[in-house]
Amino acid sequence: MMSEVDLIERWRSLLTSYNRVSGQLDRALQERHALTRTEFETLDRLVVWDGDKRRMQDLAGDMYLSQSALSRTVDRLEKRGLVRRAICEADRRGVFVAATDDGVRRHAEARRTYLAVLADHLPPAAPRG
Amino acid sequence: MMSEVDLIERWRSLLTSYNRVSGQLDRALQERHALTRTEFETLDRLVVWDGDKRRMQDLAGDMYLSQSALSRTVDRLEKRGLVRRAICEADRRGVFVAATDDGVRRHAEARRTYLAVLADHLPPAAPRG
DNA sequence: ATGCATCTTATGCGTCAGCATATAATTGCG
DNA sequence: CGCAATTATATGCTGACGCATAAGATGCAT
Repeated sequence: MMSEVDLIERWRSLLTSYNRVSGQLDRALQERHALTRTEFETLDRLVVWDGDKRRMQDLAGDMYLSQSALSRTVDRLEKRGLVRRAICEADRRGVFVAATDDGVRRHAEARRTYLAVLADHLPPAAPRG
Repeated sequence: MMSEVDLIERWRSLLTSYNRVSGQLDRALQERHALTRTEFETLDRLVVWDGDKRRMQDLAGDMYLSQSALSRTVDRLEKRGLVRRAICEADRRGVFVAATDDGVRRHAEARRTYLAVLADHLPPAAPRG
């Protein structure tokens, strides 16, 4: 059993790590690549993904983002030409999303920043999610 | 030295923990007490604080919140009568903030929820911030 | 005492998030 | 077949955030 103080200390510690790392990531990605963290993470999943396109639904699946927020994130990426939407012909309710060549390039650049920030600011021990 | 995969795994793990716990906290505090997490945390610092009042500045010091966001959080708490602002006579630029009796009560109730959520959802191992 | 840099809090503005709902397509059941 | 329920995405709305800046108070230098 865990004492209240213990609980709070652990939570504070988690908060501290999260805020430090996420803050640094947000700033670095924004300043150097004009991307929000959400935009980068979306791009990342698209680029890392085997096939070249994924349905919104599948994307949303492993992101911590509401469906509506993902939809708007893809809007923003599409407007800047980093991503392309295409109707899924098999099920016309669905929408495929794929990174464009430009998107792939931007992702590769930003990924270096992302990893560098993690290397600099992520504490060595992490919780077992 | 840490491999890229390692870094990303650790970060994902931190993200997972943070999102799970903060999401549960947000929902529980909102549904059961009509408080945002930020509002609770602000109230918490005011109540736990030795004296009965603190300057905005000191409050902001140990919160992960911009100065403007804190100012507006105090606005909201004040509007609901959970907190009181008072000009600091010694330095009239400063503003004291103190929890009202009502604020103290609301905090005590919400704190039980807060701790219960932590006990249920905080993973046992936490990073060394 | 006056003016200027500094400090503290508040506020205008733009962005992104989530919830609820609208819209469009599909499925299933009579 | 036709209609209701379901699924996938988009959108209206509201809330909270951060940045830049305004407004008010202080203090130091001359």
